[in-house]
Amino acid sequence: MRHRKPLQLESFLPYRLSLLSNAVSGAIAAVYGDKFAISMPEWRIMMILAEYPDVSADEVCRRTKIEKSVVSRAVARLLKRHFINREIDEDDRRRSILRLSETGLSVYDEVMPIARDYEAKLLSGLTAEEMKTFNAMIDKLLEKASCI
Amino acid sequence: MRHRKPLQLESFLPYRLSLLSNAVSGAIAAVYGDKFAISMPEWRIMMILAEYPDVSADEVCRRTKIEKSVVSRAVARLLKRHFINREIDEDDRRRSILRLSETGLSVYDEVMPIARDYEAKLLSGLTAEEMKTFNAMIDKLLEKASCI
DNA sequence: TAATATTAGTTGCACAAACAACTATTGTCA
DNA sequence: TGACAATAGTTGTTTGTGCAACTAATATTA
Repeated sequence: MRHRKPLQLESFLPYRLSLLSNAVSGAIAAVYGDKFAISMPEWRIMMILAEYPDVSADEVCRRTKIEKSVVSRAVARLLKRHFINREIDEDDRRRSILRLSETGLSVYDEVMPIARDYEAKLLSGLTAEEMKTFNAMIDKLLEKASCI
Repeated sequence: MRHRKPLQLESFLPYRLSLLSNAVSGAIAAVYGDKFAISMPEWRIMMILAEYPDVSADEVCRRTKIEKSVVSRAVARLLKRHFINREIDEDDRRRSILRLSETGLSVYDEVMPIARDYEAKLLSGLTAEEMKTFNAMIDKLLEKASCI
């Protein structure tokens, strides 16, 4: 076998980020999944709508980077369960206007504190300085990744 | 609508990690995907085998954290394309012994520099100090995430 | 040693996601 | 205005993933 310089998979950034992202998202997904049978895309959409009410499905796609057919089906399911409301934008009848329903808000209000709490626990080992650096790096990397 | 403190989704760590991980892994997946029609699990397996030849499928599972049925099917596909070889471990006939074939090595040797290069470009904006901090934080978070 | 439990790996199945094709509406421009 | 392009959203199809059930081999223990 030829000589080769190993990459050290365990230290390969994409791999490490993937592990971390799965671990973190998975832990939170377990919460809303078990409690309310909500999928990850559904939850992401609810978070967007909690923060930006009355946006269109397309806007949701842009913000979450979730594929539009996935958003479409997730929205359909959230509508059926009355977690969100939808109306047509009369200024552009292709567009929808989405927002959390009262039910959706109450679900959000029950799940969100747990998510926050988890995030807080996760970050509890880091100093404020470290946190700042870490966030700055993620921003830098996101910036880089989007333009390479 | 009730008053609520927005989470600032864009600053929510799980969300940010997911965006970053997808962007980074996606960029590299585009390379081996386009060039050789290799899936992400397949590529991860090839990386493991490049670094640790002659391990079992089970060992691959442990190292990559990829589900064993996914590994099984990925291995089957890599075998069919003659990117890897498999023999039976005579000391434990349940176990397989996997390694990259010459073909697999040549594919690896073609893709790997591009992956490295991408990683290098991605990290080019960061100082050595920042890199060190960033890596340390990922380790801390991985540690935390696994035990919360 | 015989019965039982574990482990490595495969396969079936149900569900989620990506991609493309489609409808309906709006925008552009000759 | 009328033809064509672009956009918002839906739906069909294909592919990937995860769980559980399964087979074959080994380990354990009475």
